[in-house]
Amino acid sequence: MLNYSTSEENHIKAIYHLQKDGSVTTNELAAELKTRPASITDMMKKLRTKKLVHYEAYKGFRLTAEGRKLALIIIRRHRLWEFFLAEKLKFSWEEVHEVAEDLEHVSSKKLIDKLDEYLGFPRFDPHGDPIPDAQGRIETSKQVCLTELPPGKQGIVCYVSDQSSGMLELLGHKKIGMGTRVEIRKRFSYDQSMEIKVKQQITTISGDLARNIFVKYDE
Amino acid sequence: MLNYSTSEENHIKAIYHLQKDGSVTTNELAAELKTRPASITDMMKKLRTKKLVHYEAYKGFRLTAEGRKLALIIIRRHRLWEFFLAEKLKFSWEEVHEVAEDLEHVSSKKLIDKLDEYLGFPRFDPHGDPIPDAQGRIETSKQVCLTELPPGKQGIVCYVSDQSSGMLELLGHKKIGMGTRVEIRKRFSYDQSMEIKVKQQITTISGDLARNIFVKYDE
DNA sequence: AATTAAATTTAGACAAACCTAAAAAAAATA
DNA sequence: TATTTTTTTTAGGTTTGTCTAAATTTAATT
Ligand SMILES: [Mn+2]
Ligand SMILES: [Mn+2]
Ligand SMILES: [Mn+2]
Ligand SMILES: [Mn+2]
Repeated sequence: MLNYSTSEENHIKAIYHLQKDGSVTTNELAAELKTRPASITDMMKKLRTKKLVHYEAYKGFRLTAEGRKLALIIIRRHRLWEFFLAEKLKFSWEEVHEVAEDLEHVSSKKLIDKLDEYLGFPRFDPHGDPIPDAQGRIETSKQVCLTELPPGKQGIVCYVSDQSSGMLELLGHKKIGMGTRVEIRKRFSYDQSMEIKVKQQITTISGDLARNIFVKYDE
Repeated sequence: MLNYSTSEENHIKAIYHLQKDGSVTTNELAAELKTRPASITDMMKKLRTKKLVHYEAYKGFRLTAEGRKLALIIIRRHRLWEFFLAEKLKFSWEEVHEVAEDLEHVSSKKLIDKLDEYLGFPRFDPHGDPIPDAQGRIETSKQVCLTELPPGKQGIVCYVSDQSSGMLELLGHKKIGMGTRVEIRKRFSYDQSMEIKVKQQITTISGDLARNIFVKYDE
């Protein structure tokens, strides 16, 4: 019912990641997958007959609704395994991707749904990317530490790792809480402190504080 | 350094399981892997050039030392995943094998060693089969049917061949499970029933039950 | 608009892993 | 031992997924 080869899955996933809007080109996809353009053309013809991509010669390609569904299944597997590797097996966040590249192709739905449950239905992988749920729904935002919020982007505070009373006092004073919108105005590399805009006002926060605040933002 | 295809790995593992002693035949292996004899011949030629099997035309094949080492690595992966699926994800005994058939081919050594550690270095998989350690050492301790456990010897339950719900109910009632210590006190040849000591208590079990329980013991 | 450059597709090939059918070798039986 | 049966190998094919080199289409530049 849902049996695609590793290569087909890798192609589908790569198209998903490349197609922000508009369509993906042969060269782009070949570069992404480290294959040759001719191989991409061959694969696109196959995926077209399987109704996973829209494709006309010389006109690039995009996923069909079904192709997108498949992409989200693969991304769900990938990110759940990454979470498992980081959280349970204590891999560092740089190491998880490579191993998840293989694990993502083990296709048992039951395995993935049970893994999801075992992990407590995590919403973001170790890189802050959202994990699609069992129905293929995915959040549009990415979760990162405030220190990595691109300056100028609106972030929404969604997690604070240190919840000591000292931290809470400081957060209260800065008027920062769950759901608060923040935006980085200026960062100082000397001590990682930064000026941020909170509720129409500019405040300065230390690197120590920033490192404990996590925000969601749309890319 | 250690990069074999899924098909090569499946062949090596199957030979390991079939070669109790003496060598494995083409038809045996074809039956085991559900392929055709001609395909086996092709693969044996390839594995011979890779120095994983000893093979001469018409004379069957056995693993080389290196082939055996590889087999144990694959079996280690397989059984650790089975343990993970049963223990952590709450898969039932019958379900784990199929999924582990795929997971066993993900070849990161670090993944497997960290998984092993995370699981607490389990020594047996959910079917009672021993799990090779990171050095490829595998438990040699004999596994016999309870009917063959020498009276007076301590046995440890490690495998139950019938996993029907009726059997599970009976085992639960007798307080017998994986790892339970048992000792035969008296055997009745008339109906093969026996009195055994379980958790400081004497119980009687039927021959039908005893024949489905396997134990390991030190000689 | 004509020419050049870049992107894409086609043509033809190859390795991996399987297959069927026929030939050859080994084993069993008369 | 001669004959028959079984097992194994060889010969030749197919599918999947990749490649290179050449042809074609599209895009960019004079
Ligand atoms: Mn992949
Ligand atoms: Mn990730
Ligand atoms: Mn397998
Ligand atoms: Mn097992």
